[in-house]
Amino acid sequence: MQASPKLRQRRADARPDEILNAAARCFLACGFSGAKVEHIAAGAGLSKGAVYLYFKSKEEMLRALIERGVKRVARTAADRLDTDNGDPIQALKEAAGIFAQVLSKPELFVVPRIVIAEAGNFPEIARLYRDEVIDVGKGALERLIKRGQVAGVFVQMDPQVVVRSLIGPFIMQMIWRTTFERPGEETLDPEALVSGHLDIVLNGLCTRKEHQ
Amino acid sequence: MQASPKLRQRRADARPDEILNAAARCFLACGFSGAKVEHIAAGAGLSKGAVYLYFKSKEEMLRALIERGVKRVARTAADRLDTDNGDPIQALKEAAGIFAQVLSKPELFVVPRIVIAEAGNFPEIARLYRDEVIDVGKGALERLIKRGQVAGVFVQMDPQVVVRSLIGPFIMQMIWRTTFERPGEETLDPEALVSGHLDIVLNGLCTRKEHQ
Amino acid sequence: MQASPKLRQRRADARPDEILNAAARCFLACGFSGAKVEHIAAGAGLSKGAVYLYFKSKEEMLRALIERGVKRVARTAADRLDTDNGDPIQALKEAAGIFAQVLSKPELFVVPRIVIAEAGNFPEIARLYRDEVIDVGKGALERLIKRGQVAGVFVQMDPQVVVRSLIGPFIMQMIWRTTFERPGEETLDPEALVSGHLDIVLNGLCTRKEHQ
Amino acid sequence: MQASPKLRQRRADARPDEILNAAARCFLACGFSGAKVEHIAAGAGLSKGAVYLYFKSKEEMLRALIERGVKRVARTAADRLDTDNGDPIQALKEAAGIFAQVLSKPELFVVPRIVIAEAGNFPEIARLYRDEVIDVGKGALERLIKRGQVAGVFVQMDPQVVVRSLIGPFIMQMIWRTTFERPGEETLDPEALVSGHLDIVLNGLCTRKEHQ
DNA sequence: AATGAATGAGCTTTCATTCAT
DNA sequence: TATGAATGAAAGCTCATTCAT
Repeated sequence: MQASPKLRQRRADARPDEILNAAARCFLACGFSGAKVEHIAAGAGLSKGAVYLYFKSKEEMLRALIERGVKRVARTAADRLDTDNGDPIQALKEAAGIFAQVLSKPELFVVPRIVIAEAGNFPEIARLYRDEVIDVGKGALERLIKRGQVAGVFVQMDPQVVVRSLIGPFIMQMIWRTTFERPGEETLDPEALVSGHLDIVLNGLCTRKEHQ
Repeated sequence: MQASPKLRQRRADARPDEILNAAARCFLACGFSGAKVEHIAAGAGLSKGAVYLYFKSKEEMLRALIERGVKRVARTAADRLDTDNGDPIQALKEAAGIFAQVLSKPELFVVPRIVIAEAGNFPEIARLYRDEVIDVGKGALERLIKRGQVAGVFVQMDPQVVVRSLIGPFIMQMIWRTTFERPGEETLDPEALVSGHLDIVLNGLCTRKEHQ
Repeated sequence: MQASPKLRQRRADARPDEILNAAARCFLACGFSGAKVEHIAAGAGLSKGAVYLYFKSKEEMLRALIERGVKRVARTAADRLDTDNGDPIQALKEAAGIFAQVLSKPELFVVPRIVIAEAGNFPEIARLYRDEVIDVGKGALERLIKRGQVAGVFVQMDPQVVVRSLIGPFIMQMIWRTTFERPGEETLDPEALVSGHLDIVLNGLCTRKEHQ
Repeated sequence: MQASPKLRQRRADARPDEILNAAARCFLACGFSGAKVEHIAAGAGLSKGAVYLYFKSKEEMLRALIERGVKRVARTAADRLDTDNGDPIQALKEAAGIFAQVLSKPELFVVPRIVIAEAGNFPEIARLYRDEVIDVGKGALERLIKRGQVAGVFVQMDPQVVVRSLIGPFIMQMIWRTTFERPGEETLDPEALVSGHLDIVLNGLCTRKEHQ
């Protein structure tokens, strides 16, 4: 009478992930305190009570969600940057390509968005995210920039500033899309943004160079 | 013989602003739903009940807070950009100067931060902020860029992309400071960030030009 | 500079009564717990705080209101019934005349209405009202009826029942007007009600008598 | 194997009614605003929160309570009056019998009592009750009386007055019992009241007839 | 593994009451 | 005498969490 124990098993194994997906949607839409467990449960196709078979508390869901996001992103990106020891400009373009990919998958915005919104309430989460994601990526970028400066390819300037010049626009675009863009509104093409921005950063906005 | 009613009056007149200041601190720290009215009241040196003499509800406080922030910023900045019809590059530097000012006053980050965090829960607030602040500033910047392009001073590129290249790093810095920067940590000098970023955007990061 | 101490004095003396009038309106409209002191104060043309110069608490207002109502009604009516030692039928008509008067002054409904509505919350008030008003009037009526029965003018029947038959319709009319009658609706003429009811009670509704 | 879900279910199904019963007791004792939800919940053997699983708000409970009362009473009584097309006097006795039944079940007083006490605060409830209960019953009685008058069995008189003469005493008795009667005090027998009153109304209080 | 009825701590909000002026 | 800003206890309501089934 039991259709298939294996199917059941597979479903059960997938449950935590399904719940986290639903939680991500809710946290994104309503913030952590604004999100109701009942809503999350419904989003995962479960009853409220069942959620607690998989997570000890709502806060635990948030933590797990961030951790999952962290693991998915951090290392891979950093590796791609660091292992590339060739032309700094090529490496920069490579890095930009990663951003272009991220920007075209709105579901990836969710975790950083939540981290940003809830940093005040959950400092450890902000800390975790900074340590595991931001500092890793930022560090890799800064090293890349320094390499370019040493090689005389990049102008001399505080790498911290350069990092912001480089990725600030991508962060802004993420916030734009999750916060201000309206339902029907046309989205700026990620490829166009990334390549356009890279062009500006590398060559400058001005047609004639040498401004003070 | 009546000397103090005026003092009382003056305090009473100041109350709404004091409450909004306290509310701003709380919303920033805990988000809207996470902030407790009692906390806000204490921050304003009042009892819980007194807050309700000035604002009908917590939501009303949020709305008033945003509106106050909107009024303070929007038009003035836009005016300064539009009235300057001279050299686009000079105008850009002028605009950057405004950002440098904003970035050096962390209390000005509060409203945009809250808008970003609560956009999901209060769409009207996000809409108001976009209409009154963002679109105004963004529009002025886009017009400036087009002027520069028509004059042949700026390279041809979608102004929407250029705007992101220009101000994205400043947005990022705001988020950095309110979300990830740690208490003791040294803050990137706003002047340095603005002038450095402007230099990159205008002249490019590369020492030799003409990249594909 | 003081226009007239006497006028001031006169106003001050009238204050408690004005407040009670306002309280009566509010209690009638919203019930005791539903009525707000601020509302009562406004109705009396005073500030919330000033009310407390005249009454120690809201409950005190209710008590004073009932007491005032009690004093105004009780004895006078009873006296008129008891002093009339002549024809019981004439006495009954006399008593009915009092009810006709009361029914034509809706402001007199207020106190009994409030007593009825708040009896559960303030048993002592219900007790006071019963002792001072109802039992006095009821007692007088019962004595009158017994006199008529002894004299062979009235049929033999439990005087408690007769009292209800006599005044129930008037009570009902009071409730009807304060509870169910709609703003524009035409009011049943008190005179017609009283004389019609009296006619029925004295002579019967049937054209042919002697029903089992 | 599943024996108890049904028991659970049965309890859950009964809950709304249990809560309304408890609410009726509380509203009767303390009035609507005076009644505390926690009290109602305790009266129904539940926690505060559980009540809100069944009713959206305290006001909703009041509304449901009235509606339940309305449905229980209205039509049935009216039907009994209207379907009886025989002797008007018999019909009147029939109607009186219904009142005798109602008067002997104090739990039936609750709804009208609450309606009377809260009419000021909830006009729609008073309207509903009048439309669905009072006007229905009153209309049936008035038709009955007119039939009697046309048949020459009843004296000519405004039916509105006659209705008050007929049922006023019963209303008064309801108010007496819920408001003024003291705990130990002996209650007037409903049968005696109804039959006595009917006797008076039909035949008159006087031994000799023909009073002006 | 899953349900959903039930709990109760905790929040927002109201309002009688006080008090400095 | 009068004001009205301020208080704080108490109430309605929500929702994360538990538990019997």
